[in-house]
Amino acid sequence: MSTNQRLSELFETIARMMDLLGEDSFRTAAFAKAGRAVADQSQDVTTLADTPAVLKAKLLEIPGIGKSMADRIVEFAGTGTIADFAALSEKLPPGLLELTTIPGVGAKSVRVWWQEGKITNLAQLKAAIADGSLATLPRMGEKSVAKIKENLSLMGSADQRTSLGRAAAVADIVVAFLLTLPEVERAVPAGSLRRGKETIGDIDVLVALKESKEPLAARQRVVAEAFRTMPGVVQVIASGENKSSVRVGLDGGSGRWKADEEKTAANSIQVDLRILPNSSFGAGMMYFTGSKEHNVRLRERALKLGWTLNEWGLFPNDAEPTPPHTRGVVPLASATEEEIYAKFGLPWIAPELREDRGELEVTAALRLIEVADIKAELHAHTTASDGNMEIEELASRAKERGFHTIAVTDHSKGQPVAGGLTIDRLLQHIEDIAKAREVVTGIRILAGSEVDILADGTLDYPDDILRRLDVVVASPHNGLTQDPQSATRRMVAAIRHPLVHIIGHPTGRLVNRRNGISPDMAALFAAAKECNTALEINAHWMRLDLRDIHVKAALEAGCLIAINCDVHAAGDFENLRFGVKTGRRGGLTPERCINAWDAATLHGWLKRKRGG
DNA sequence: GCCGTTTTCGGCCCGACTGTTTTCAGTCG
Repeated sequence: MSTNQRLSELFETIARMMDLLGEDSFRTAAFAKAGRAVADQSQDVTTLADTPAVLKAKLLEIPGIGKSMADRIVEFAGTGTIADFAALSEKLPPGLLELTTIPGVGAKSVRVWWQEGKITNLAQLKAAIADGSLATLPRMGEKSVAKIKENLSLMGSADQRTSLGRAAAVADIVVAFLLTLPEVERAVPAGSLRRGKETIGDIDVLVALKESKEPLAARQRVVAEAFRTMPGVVQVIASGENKSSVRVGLDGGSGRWKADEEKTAANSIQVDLRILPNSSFGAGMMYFTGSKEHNVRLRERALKLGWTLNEWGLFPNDAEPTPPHTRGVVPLASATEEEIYAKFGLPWIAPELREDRGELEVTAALRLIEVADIKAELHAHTTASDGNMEIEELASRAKERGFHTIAVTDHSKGQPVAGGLTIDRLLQHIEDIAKAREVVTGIRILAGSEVDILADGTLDYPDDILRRLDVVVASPHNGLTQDPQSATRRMVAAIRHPLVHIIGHPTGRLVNRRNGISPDMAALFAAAKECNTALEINAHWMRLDLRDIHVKAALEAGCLIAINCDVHAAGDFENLRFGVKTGRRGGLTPERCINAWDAATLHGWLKRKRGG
């Protein structure tokens, strides 16, 4: 786990502990916010400067970090912990914190159990459920206890975030089901899925109803009922008129990493459905897309302008206590996201950017990369190593997608388990690729390799072999637990290698499973900029490596980005959407993505990169 | 505790749903 992740979790834990002690909620929120701010940084925040004073000054530049939080980070940099944590631990019985991880149970409930019921851990809670004493505590009753009992089994799985690809597969099924209902006009995924986050807490789906003479409430009920009883639902969490929540079962189905994935992932995921009239669709999409922080920022801005923003629309703020839409107030804007942002003087903001990372400060929208911009796949495997397509099929599939270029990049010899090619086999493979060019025309088939970057930064083939290839993708596969300093030296050496075009999955991390290496990313970006080496966003949803915050920092450093599907099977091309979303989250435009270049530009770059 | 296009003090988003209550608190997103 990276330093930033550890520090971020520490801040969030402190916030939860303060909540349990009933401390001021705004103060508590500041700790949680500091945790998110740290997690959003692409650089290790403890090593931004050599001296504490300079470090503190650098930290103060991060939004959400003030003097007090900066001091705590400096403390963490020196001692590896924050004194507040130990002090709070003294005040709280061990086991209490765990109780807040029960779904539907928050700090206030746990505090009451502790203060009024002397319940301080899971065993005592279970005993209090069994002997009926829990139901006698304030604001507890039969239904609450039954719900807690049911949700105890979800502990650990309910807060486990699901990878983007698995959640997207479920969302696709739910959306397809909803679209079969005659009442439904539109059904779209929102939430973190629409924003393209690498992991998804729950799936949010928004439905707009068709125009009809039937009463709105009646049609909402029909759709909600169908949703709550659709195939795959294992638990109904909430069932209101406007909003329903269920949990649906998750299948395995995660391709190359299936066996390992199933050990850790939740076996069900929450799906929230929000049903709205068409006239509120834009406001509903904004509310349900989030992020929460983006929404809060926008709602604060609305207040300053004399308005109030909710999921029904943007309204004049008349300071009445009841929501404006319930009183028939006419919204200033509500039907589309564009018109609501326009009221704020903002361009439409891409969902991927709505993370409160400064996106509301822009004046003109960037033209972000789109799936349709991608015209080349530069990282693909065949049956020669661990892919399942022959060269010809791979090339045909790429051509079908309208690509002008496909690079065949099988593994190098250091990956014997993945069928890595010995030098003799590689030379034969280059000839096979040449033959395939005569069979499949209308697309440029490049001979390449995904060559291992060895732990010391050297490559798995000698230069005279690499020179025979049209394209070289260099990737780390082994030694992924090495220390940051060694990892930095290793990756910078590969980036500086004159025959390397692209660095594949630069950290080797796997979402929810493996952290990979933690090199000094700024050093990598500086070297990549200097040497004109492209850095890959590996589009497989288990990788998404570079990750979003790295893409942003790489672009700021002036780097080129590649988005590759790392194709092993025909279906892997479909992962492109995840890689593109990750690029968009980092602010990637087509000009900076080598896969979006036309053929002449790309092939010219491949040659010039080597001084040819 | 953070922050400033009215503020260096005094704010800090908004609504749906549930369950325990008869008007609201807790949780969630």
